[in-house]
Amino acid sequence: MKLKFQKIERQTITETIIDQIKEKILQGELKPGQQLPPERVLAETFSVGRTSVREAIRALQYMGVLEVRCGEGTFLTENLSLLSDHFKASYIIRQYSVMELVEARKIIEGETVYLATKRSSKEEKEALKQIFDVAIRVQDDVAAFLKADFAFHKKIAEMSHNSVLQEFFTAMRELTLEENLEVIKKTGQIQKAIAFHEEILHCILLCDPEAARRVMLDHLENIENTVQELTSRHMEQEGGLEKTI
Amino acid sequence: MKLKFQKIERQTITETIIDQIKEKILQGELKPGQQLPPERVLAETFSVGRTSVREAIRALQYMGVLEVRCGEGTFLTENLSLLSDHFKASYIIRQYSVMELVEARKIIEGETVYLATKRSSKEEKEALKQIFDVAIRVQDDVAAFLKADFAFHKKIAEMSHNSVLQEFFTAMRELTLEENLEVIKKTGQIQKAIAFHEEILHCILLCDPEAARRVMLDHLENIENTVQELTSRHMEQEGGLEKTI
DNA sequence: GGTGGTAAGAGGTCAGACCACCGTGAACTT
DNA sequence: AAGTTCACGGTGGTCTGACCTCTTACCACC
Repeated sequence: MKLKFQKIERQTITETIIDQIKEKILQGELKPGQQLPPERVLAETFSVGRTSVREAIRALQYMGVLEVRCGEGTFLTENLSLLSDHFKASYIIRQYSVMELVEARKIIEGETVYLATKRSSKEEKEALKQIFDVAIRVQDDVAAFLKADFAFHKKIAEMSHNSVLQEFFTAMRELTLEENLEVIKKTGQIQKAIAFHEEILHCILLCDPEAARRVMLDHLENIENTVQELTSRHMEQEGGLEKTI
Repeated sequence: MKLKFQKIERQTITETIIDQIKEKILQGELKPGQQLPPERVLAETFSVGRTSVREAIRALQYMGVLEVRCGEGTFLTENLSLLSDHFKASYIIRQYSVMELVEARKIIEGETVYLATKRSSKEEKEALKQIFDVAIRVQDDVAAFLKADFAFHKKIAEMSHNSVLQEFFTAMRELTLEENLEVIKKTGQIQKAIAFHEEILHCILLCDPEAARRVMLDHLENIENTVQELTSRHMEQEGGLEKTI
């Protein structure tokens, strides 16, 4: 007879604490933005050393759940964009190429704009227009425009009313920020971007999801091409090194 | 005149260490699976306390970069699926609904199968067929079939030759595992899944990307509908609680 | 009503100690 | 000679208590 035993799983104190804090959050006892008890108090509450508490906090911090402000205290993160941070971390080893990212963006954003057109409320559409107007106003300031550009795309992602897609969008966009800066610096790109945005906005306001998607794809293909140009130029300069983020 | 000073940003020792380890990994000095020096040695190397090193390691551990084995040592993670782990973590607070996830899967997988059909090599297609055959062989074992099902979709994601989409796929799929189990348990669902898979495989082998996408969407819509059925049934049972993962 | 100092309380860091766990190899048994 | 046992050294896990820096709030001062 073969005895089957379950593998004993040791749980470190740190893990236990992490789980307990997670639990508290899940049960709604801790709300976003709320302050946690100080480390020393927590340590005493759990009857463990401060080290263990600190390591648990550190883990949750880098998971994006907690926010630690030196001298002030530890807080539950206000607006969580957990995925994106760790997507950024993941590129440490698996270096996504720019082209892969742009391709993924086409797929995600083509769909978010489609859904956004179909699902968003009048108020949301109005808010999107506001963001577009801001972008126009700051078009001479590259940094400010980039920010407004980001806000525009992000708003569309929100308007899709699908938080999974939102997370994916944020994750990708943060990784392509540098590239975007380069792209946008190219002469005429800001004007082109504005034109595309205007058309996208137009399609959304007219409730034409298909057209919105088409224009968004054009927009991103334009970016794709520019990235490709820049990349090949870099490769010439740098002797054929593959360009990754 | 308005004096403009730059904001001084402090970096904690822990952060510095994290950056240094990241750097080492990026530069290829540390390879996946490789063992790091013991904590005490690292502490001495950096001329810092062991606490700081430990917190850095803990952070990297929960980011999925390092693997810590008690009594053995610290290692660079072998096969990294960083994104997915933290996507899972993210649901702690932002509880994605099942429907959102399925919708996102439709978008991602519709595209991966399209790209896979266009880009994959003969060998990859052959490998996919192997996986399909395995699934048929184990169709009476729910757990085994679920695994094979997962492998099938995962292989397709790989065949898209876009690692960003792969990460997204893995992240979502792991979150929907439970649901998938429920879906697959429903009578006839395994047969349906096999039929869909067969058709998808057929389209891929025939190099018809459009058809492949269409069938994949059908497949996922079938899942979507089943989930919806199960959900509404749950809601009746549980008194109208919203069903989230 | 500002200004600047100060004290309390938070997180950040350190050193040293001890415990739990794992792999190894020496010593032992067969 | 081959297999078994077990003590040891190295590794991570934890605790303590001390000291540092940072932030805030309060208060005396001008």
